[in-house]
Amino acid sequence: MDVKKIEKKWQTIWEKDKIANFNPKNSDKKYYCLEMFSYPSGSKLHLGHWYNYGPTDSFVRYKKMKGFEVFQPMGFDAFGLPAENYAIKTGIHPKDSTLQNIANMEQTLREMGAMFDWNSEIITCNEDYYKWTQWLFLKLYEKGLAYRKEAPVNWCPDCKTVLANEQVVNGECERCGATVIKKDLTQWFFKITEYAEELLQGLDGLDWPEKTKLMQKNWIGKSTGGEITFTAESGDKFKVFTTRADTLFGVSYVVLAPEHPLVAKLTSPEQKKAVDAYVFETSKTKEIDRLSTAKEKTGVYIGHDAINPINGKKVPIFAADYVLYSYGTGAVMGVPSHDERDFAFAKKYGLPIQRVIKGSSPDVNDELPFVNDGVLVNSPGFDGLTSEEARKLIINKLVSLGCGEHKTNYRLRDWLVSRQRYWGAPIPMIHCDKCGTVPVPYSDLPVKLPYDVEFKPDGKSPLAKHEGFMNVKCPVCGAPARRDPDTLDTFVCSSWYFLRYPDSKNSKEPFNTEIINKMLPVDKYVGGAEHACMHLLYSRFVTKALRDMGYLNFDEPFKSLIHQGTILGPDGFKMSKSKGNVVAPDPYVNEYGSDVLRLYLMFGFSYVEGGPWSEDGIKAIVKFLDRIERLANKIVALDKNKKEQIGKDEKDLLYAVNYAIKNVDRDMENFSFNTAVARLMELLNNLTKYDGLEVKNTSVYKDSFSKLILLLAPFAPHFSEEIWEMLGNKYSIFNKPYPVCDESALVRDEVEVAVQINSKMKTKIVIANGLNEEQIKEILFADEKIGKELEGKQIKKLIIVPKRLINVIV
RNA sequence: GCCGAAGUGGUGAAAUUGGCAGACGCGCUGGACUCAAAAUCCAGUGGUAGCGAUACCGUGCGGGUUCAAGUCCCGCCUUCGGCACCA
Repeated sequence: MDVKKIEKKWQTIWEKDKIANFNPKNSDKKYYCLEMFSYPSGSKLHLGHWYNYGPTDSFVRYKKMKGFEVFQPMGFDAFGLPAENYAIKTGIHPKDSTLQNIANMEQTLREMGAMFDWNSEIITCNEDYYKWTQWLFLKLYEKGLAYRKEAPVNWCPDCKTVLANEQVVNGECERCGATVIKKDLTQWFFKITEYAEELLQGLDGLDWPEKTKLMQKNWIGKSTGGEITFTAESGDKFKVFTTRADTLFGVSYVVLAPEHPLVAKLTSPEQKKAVDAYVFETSKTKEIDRLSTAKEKTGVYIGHDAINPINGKKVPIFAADYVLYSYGTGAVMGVPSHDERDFAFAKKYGLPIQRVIKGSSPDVNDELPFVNDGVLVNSPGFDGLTSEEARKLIINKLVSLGCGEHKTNYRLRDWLVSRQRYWGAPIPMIHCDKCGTVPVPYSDLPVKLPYDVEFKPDGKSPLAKHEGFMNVKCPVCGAPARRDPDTLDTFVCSSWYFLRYPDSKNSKEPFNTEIINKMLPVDKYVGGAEHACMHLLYSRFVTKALRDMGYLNFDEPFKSLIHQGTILGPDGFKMSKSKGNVVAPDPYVNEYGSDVLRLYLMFGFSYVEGGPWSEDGIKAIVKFLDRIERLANKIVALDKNKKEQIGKDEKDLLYAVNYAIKNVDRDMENFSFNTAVARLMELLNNLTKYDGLEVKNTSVYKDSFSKLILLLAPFAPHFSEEIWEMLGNKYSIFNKPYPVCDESALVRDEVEVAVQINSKMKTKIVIANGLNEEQIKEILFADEKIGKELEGKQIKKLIIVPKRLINVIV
């Protein structure tokens, strides 16, 4: 078979026939299958794209044959840092390189032979898309879900530029090697925390991998406790969050994050030098390192004390980097007796350690630091209470004193969406001296990203230097004003793209509510596990926010989710240009065709695991398809029916056919493609066996073979379409219904079961279905081997697992 | 460090969720066809011992629960994903 020719042939026919296009008339049978769209980082598809899109397309074709009206769109997440870096290096404009890459990738995606509905294509860097990304920003702003506050960024003092975490290598700027520091900038945030509780609760109802739900749950990080107000000697008040209010009497110090404004305010003149130095050191430290429990905790006394509201005791205030200003209140209380970290800190700085909890029973080892719940001691008014009771009562007491409240805290932070970069959607806001921060009127959208900018980093972001872009009239008062020079995080673009696909040409609104309420949620979302916490959480947030504004009526964007694994380099490491272990799909496509590569990816790996690339076995796929083709040729040339009846051979064949149908069907639903292909190979083996018979029931044989081709069609679409035609059938195999399992063909009168004696495998016997215990016993004693073993022994227990195993305990 | 996974023959991987470990392939060995090779077909293939029936061992390591553990529990080791400005 001339693979190249038939691929071309069927791709042309499919395209002409618009087989991949969604027909809105059938939207009651819709199946929206979405693969995470790609970043156009290079001009060619890499194996990862193939692995994501190939098998999923097979799944989609399977769904189509199952009678669904399938919607499988494709697009490009086209804004982002790499294109801008590339521009700085080469001088090629991000727009030019990105659009070129997209054109090339579209071409190779088409050659893959997947059923993408190109009518609905989205490119996020095009005006007709980012106009609506900006619309989304304005809507969130209107709803009070977008706001500005100061936040630290990575700052290279030499390049005078903001760096992405990726651009900071070992605390140094990747370009010039200068030590990177943290610097505060006013930034835009989305208030995702307002939805923390719903984002947490909503996880329960989702058909997602458990591990992904767990990761999101931990990311949201709900903890219940209280906020307690401490008063500094100066009179300044600050709050600490704690889940262990029961240990409040054991506080021997409090800690403020070094960035906390009170640190600068309260530090005594004697301590100023030490504190300033500490704060500066902290600005160079990465957050991950600050939070590391292995790193020795450091801190510095600021020369000022605070009052514990429960007992009026004076405790020293420290600045320490293990407290993050962005989490909780940016301040914690230190209870060395009942927290490991505080214990180590107190030892180091010679702070008092007083027990306030003891083990609830004498046999509990409650050596300090004792971090479990217990019974209160040394806590006047609360002694003898359990930790659980005390947490409630102590906070109640503080509430009555006006210096505490019950509080639920989330680790989840608000989403920082502004970027000091060029290649992104401009933030549609205007800063006016008189009117303050003013949104761009909807009628003025899109705020167009200018083409003619200077990329070279020189202390100002490219848009801030572009006077034509920056200068604008205030929409409120008409006075000269300045545009916001920042662009949106590309995660904003990808947080709503699935809403645009079903109505991608709409020029009046981002999407039509009626349409997307019909088309969503996405029935199956397929993409990498690396998005577990961020992209998937942001999309859920945006969906819920738009729901609350009345733009849609569903709560969750992705009903069901699958993560494909990663194909690693042959050396077992992640493919990367620098490691030189990148495997390109093109040579395989050229040599064997796209069906073979797709089928190999589906057969050779466990879909959710992935693994190191190896081409051993790709020839096996070629062989598999060749065997089918040879058999097809034989079948086409078959004589008339020589045999009418259904004998044992036919029964066996029909069993094999229906066994395959049943299992392939189930495996497809579970994205268990490798086992599905294995079942197809088994069926082929059975057909080959039948083919070897002298006398064949031709109609049973032909029919069985047709079923194999129907089952194979989603896996090898071009090949199967061609064989289907060879067999004299009408185009297209994908408009044929998927084979249905005939359960009656699977009923067998006898089953083989394993026999164990005292849990040791002894033998296998074939017995009739549905025997009772006595009948089985009889058979066991009658069996030559087992009977001998059981002779003279007493059966204590007989364990029967139907159709599987018999275990005799003697 | 924290959060989340994974570890099974020479090799890619299966195992109906506690019930015959290794389905289906690759590779290898032997055979058929051939002057020969390729291709194709047939048979075998976890390890050790044995001519053999068979016996013992075997799912990263060490314990445990159970009639029964790759699967559940406890403790380790190794590798991978994420950690909020890569997407």
